[in-house]
Amino acid sequence: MSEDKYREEEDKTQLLIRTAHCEMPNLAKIVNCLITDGADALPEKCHMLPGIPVEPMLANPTKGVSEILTRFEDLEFTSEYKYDGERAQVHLMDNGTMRIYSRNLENNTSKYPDVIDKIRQCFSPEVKNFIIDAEAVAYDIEAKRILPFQVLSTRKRKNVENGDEVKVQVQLFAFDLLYLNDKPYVTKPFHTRRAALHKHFTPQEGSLAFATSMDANSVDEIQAFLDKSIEDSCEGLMIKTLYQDATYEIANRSKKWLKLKKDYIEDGGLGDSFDLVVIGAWYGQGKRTGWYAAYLLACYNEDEEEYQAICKVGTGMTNEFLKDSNEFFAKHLSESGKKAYYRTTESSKPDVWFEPVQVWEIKAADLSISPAYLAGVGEVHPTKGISLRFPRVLRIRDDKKPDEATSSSRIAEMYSAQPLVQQNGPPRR
DNA sequence: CTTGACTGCCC
DNA sequence: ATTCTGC
DNA sequence: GCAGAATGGGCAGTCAAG
Repeated sequence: MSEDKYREEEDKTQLLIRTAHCEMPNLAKIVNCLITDGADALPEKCHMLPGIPVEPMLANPTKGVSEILTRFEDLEFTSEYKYDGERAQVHLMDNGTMRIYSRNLENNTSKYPDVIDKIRQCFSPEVKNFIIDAEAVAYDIEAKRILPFQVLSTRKRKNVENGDEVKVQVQLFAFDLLYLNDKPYVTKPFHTRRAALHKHFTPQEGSLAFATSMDANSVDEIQAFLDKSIEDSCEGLMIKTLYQDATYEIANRSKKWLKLKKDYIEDGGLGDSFDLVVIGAWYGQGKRTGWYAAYLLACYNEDEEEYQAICKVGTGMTNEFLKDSNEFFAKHLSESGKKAYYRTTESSKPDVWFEPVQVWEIKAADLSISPAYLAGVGEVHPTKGISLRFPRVLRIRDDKKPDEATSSSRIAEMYSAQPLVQQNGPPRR
């Protein structure tokens, strides 16, 4: 066999195995098939089947609408709302059993008996089996409004009884169809899968909706749709090719979709950014062993003249930044440990405390009510403070003194300005 | 029985 | 989740 | 461009201590 021919065969075998593993993530079965029947038998013996979870398609972040146009060039694509919930892969098996799997292929069926009951009303009897891809989102049925991720996460996770009163209602936002009536759809282009999804399923208020989408491809239209998605309490957009390079074949490329969130956009400083004081650090793991690897950050409360911890940060730093910061803060250790004017809880106590000497600009996706941090305590909640979701370092702000850091009142204001807080009010209790 | 630390899984 | 880095 | 390895907040669930 020639060198080229050998490589080709090797690539083919690898793709067969990868595909089988995505569609039937069961190594024992795959190895067994390889031993007894060979790789060529994999498509027949280890293929997608309702009841068995499938590796979900993921998305790459993009920094703006222009990057989307560059990446997809002349391909036609669609934009969809990116809902802030939990990935839900919904299966119907031949025997009528339904299952729901998470993004990491965990069986979440016992978490969602109510959702499964409701979804049964959303397809007709000629639908014998399927796998659909959806986002499970906390939902206020009376107000017909999406609720925050933080609400969804308070749902019970195990042994939710069907008769139980479920405190957090969930609506599914379906966006893809991977299998229907004994036929895999993953090799079909997205426009076909989406059309079949819309044809065979019927949305019902409070149970099932289709992800809001828009097919136009101009910069202005996408930008407007992104703005609208934020107003409508979503995280941003998912961008997906419709015709070419539009299959759901994870083995080829697991991140074929793009995602666009407001906080990714560098240009113009869109998205929330904060100027925060570094007041402590933790030692790291693995390649960061022996280094200050995560830093405790605080905002400034002007009334109390104190620094209130708001979050940790350990990403967004280059190796050079990490090294420089280690050298710098080693010179600014607090001899007395925690300062009297540092407001923190026991649960967010760093390995070392620093003097308040440097301000970092931090980017985040959202602000949340926190059990662990005390930023703005008393301003939106009597005993809890505010923290940041997905914090990362942007840069050092040497032009700002520590007491010029973002104020706690500004933090509280930004918390309250979030669309979901505006619509639903501050959390109770 | 209650509390708090820890784990595993969501993002 | 986000980000950086080595391949 | 991708995979791997660092790192984030926060929840229910678990289990041992009090």
